[in-house]
Amino acid sequence: MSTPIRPHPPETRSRILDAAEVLFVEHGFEATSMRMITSRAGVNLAAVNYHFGSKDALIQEIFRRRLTELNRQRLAALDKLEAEAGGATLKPSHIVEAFFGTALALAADTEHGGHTFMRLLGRTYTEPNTFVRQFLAEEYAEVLERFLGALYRALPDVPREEILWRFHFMMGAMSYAIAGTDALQLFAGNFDDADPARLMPRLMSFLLGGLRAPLPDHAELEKQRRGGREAA
Amino acid sequence: MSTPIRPHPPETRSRILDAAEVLFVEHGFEATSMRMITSRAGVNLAAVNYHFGSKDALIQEIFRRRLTELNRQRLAALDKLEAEAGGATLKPSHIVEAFFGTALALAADTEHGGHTFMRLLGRTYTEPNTFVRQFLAEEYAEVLERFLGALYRALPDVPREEILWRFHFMMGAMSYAIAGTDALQLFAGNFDDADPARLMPRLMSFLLGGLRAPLPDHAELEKQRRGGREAA
DNA sequence: GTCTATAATCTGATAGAC
DNA sequence: GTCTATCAGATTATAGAC
Repeated sequence: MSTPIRPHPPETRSRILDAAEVLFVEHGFEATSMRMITSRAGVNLAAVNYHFGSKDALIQEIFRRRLTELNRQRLAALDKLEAEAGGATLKPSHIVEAFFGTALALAADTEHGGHTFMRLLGRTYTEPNTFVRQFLAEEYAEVLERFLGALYRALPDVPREEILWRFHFMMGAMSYAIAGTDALQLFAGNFDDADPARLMPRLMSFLLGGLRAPLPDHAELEKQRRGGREAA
Repeated sequence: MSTPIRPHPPETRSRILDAAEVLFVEHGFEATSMRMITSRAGVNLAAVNYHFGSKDALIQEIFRRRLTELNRQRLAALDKLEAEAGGATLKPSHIVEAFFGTALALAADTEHGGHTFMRLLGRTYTEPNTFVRQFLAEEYAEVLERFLGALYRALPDVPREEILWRFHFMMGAMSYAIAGTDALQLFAGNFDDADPARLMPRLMSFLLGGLRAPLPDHAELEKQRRGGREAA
């Protein structure tokens, strides 16, 4: 039988992935050349094409290896919540924590590139019409369906479109939260508390406040029209 | 005397700016070549260097012409609020509307490229270490000082760092809100309400809910330590 | 698997005629 | 101000030796 764990893993692959991740978040996809990547990784220029086929395939692999694991954790967290609830409706705060807390935990990992990747992900999410967008949509499909469904059930009085928008707003806040430690410094000289351990409760308070905010007028009207019992 | 208004304005300049704005938001700065810009603008390849000097100078000019006007409107809105209040403390919701409402109004302008630019701005804000970041910091310095100061006075019980973070989160939510009409479609097939007129109240409710959310534990403790009168 | 050398293309910028 | 032609350099990707 072949050994399932190789004694000398092909570290060239992961060296390239790690180097590319850092360079992509620093300079963007297009501005990062193969030469920059291979030079930083300490491997030969031709190694990227040998191991991944092309620059685009390398980009895809960067997202695939991280997102598969992140979304697996998210689904596991949601599974756990639903098992504990045993059929009862979940609390919105728990759903939000399962989705965004997992991501923030990854972003707090500065040792193994989790922080780097989450910055990259947050930026890519609203980025140009690259092939990455299509790829992200596929990777996120199942997770979003599960979490949005859970929120719809947890907040039956809130119009679904309102939940969808607020979920989107929350992703924006999270994206800036993760990028923020660097970005805030720029125009806030008096900014001195970038402790990542405090970021989690900070962001969670904000997200839940936004999610549970009073509905805007037109949504409030729609809610009543659907049979809510708010004061006339 | 020379005529202050030219009968035949040099529209080449603005044609280049408009074309570049669209291409930059679609493909990013690096992936957009001079040839793409001049081709779309219908001008000669050499025109960019003649009118702006370099590609980087063109990028700066794109931000300058829009940001100067946007921030002028923001400061005017804040001036008006303070004049009406006559020394009294402003309402947080009014401050937020003056800052984010102005931006959202520009983003609602799809006719003259306002929407395009605001998408570009939202992305650039968390982007690589380009020269644009430094430029943004300078353009934003005065506006941020004024608006943050107003929020500090409007919310004296909230630690300033907490306000700073929440302001940052709000910018993230707005950025995604503006980009969202396109981004949401990707993984939300059931999404059919992209009416920009409804985006404003949607976002404002969310932002204010987040801004006024209960403070996270450590911030709550700090508030009490500073002399707040919350229950022990 | 790793390397060198190179093909084929694209880039920003400029010189100089009009 | 606009145009053509072109420079000098960088880009991805690959062919082929080791």
